Amino acid sequence: MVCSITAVIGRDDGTTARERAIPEATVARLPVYLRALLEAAEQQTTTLSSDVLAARTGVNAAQVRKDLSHLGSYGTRGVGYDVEFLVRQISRQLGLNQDRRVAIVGVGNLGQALARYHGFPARGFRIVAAFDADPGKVGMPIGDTVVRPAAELVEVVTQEKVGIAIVTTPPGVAQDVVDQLVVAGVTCILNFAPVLVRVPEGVFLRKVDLAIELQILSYYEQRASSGEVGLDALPA
Amino acid sequence: MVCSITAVIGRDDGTTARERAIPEATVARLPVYLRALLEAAEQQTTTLSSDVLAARTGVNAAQVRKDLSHLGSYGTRGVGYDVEFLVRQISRQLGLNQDRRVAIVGVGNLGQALARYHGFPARGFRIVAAFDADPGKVGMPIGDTVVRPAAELVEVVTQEKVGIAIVTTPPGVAQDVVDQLVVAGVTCILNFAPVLVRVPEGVFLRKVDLAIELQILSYYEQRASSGEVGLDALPA
DNA sequence: GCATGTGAATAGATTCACAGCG
DNA sequence: CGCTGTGAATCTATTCACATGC
Repeated sequence: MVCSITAVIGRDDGTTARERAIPEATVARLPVYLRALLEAAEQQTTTLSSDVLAARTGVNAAQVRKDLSHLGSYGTRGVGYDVEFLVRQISRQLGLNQDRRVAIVGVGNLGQALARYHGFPARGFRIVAAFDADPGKVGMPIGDTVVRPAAELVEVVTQEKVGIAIVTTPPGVAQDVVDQLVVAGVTCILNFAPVLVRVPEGVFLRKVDLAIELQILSYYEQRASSGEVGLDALPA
Repeated sequence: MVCSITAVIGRDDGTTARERAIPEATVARLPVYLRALLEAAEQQTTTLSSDVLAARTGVNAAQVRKDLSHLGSYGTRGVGYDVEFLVRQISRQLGLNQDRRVAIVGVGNLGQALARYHGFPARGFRIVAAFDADPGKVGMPIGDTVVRPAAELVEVVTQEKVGIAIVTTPPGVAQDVVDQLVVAGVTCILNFAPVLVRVPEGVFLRKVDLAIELQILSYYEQRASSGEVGLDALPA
């Protein structure tokens, strides 16, 4: 779980830098900062202090500074952070300066909704492959491509050099699908199937489980309605 | 952020118990245990040890025991946990023994996909109200109800005694919608809109941000492909 | 003997508080 | 003087290790 990787990474501008791994919690907040910075840029704001950025992201100001310090010393004391510069740095860290090739496996309600989500192409995530076990769905247009039969998964994913896969299959087949994705060279997976899936070392997996989210809310609703004790608000 | 609530809560069986607030991280795992327990029950397994439960949920065995100990001493030393009994206890803690009345605001791609998700009614989450600003969507059937105009939100949500709301609107209107939901008495909100929303104390908010999930994956994909340094696997 | 329940140890993340620089 | 960058303090969560009890 500890990543003390040190890697030498080439930058756009030709320079290189020794980069340390960034804590997972920080990585998860970088997109949040990025969004706020892009909004600020749209409004011609050139500079933001950690206080303002904190207010706009719901994060503590010290946290903002500590997070950003992981990218390097990119702020100016007495002034703040240069919006454009920081946008570039965060984008580079997140690998958003190059297009990411994404596959969707399972083109049901959720898979289709995700495929149609405009936020993805807008941020450089290109859906270059889609699969479904249902022959009735094969051929259906999705993103830049059409749905293909599940049997072709390994072949197409390998060919298309997919790096990121979104799994929206029924739970029963999710592990099998994930195993095939790994064989096909996928290193990052976002799993929506409500089941535990395992991946080998070196493959990064995140999961989003909607039923679990609602059950968590249910706990707090019960507290709120039956307890009626001052329940403190929780992180935004 | 600290919840040291102590509340006296009436149970189904008529008993009462002084119950302490459960750590948030534990609450988030209870549905995971519940799922594994229900699967075990289906296969007529009557008893599970923390080791087995750990293996089936991807959680450390000590963690399982500590989590379950927050519910009370429901295990038997030398034996394990009674599956059916534990299912009941967790369900009760999560408030799953009573139906939860849910509203969906924003019936776009994602809202529709969620509304059609079978996992919700199966777990007692009843969609009793749905709203959209688009007049073309008004009247469309969703769950047990039909889509109503956004203008009726406060009225209908109040009337229907909605406790949980799912927000799948565009980001621009999400804060406004959330404010109205709070006015209408909603205490728990699941926000899919890609924007920071604020809620007053006493209202519980969770967020799911798909664009952010992908950007996080992008970071790790970049690491995996450009660094090629042994990146340790991360929590399943 | 075997698996729970839990104090102690560890790890990780957040917040505080302030030195240091522009 | 204001705001960053960061060590120290704190809080939360996880894991270890073992006494406890069926």
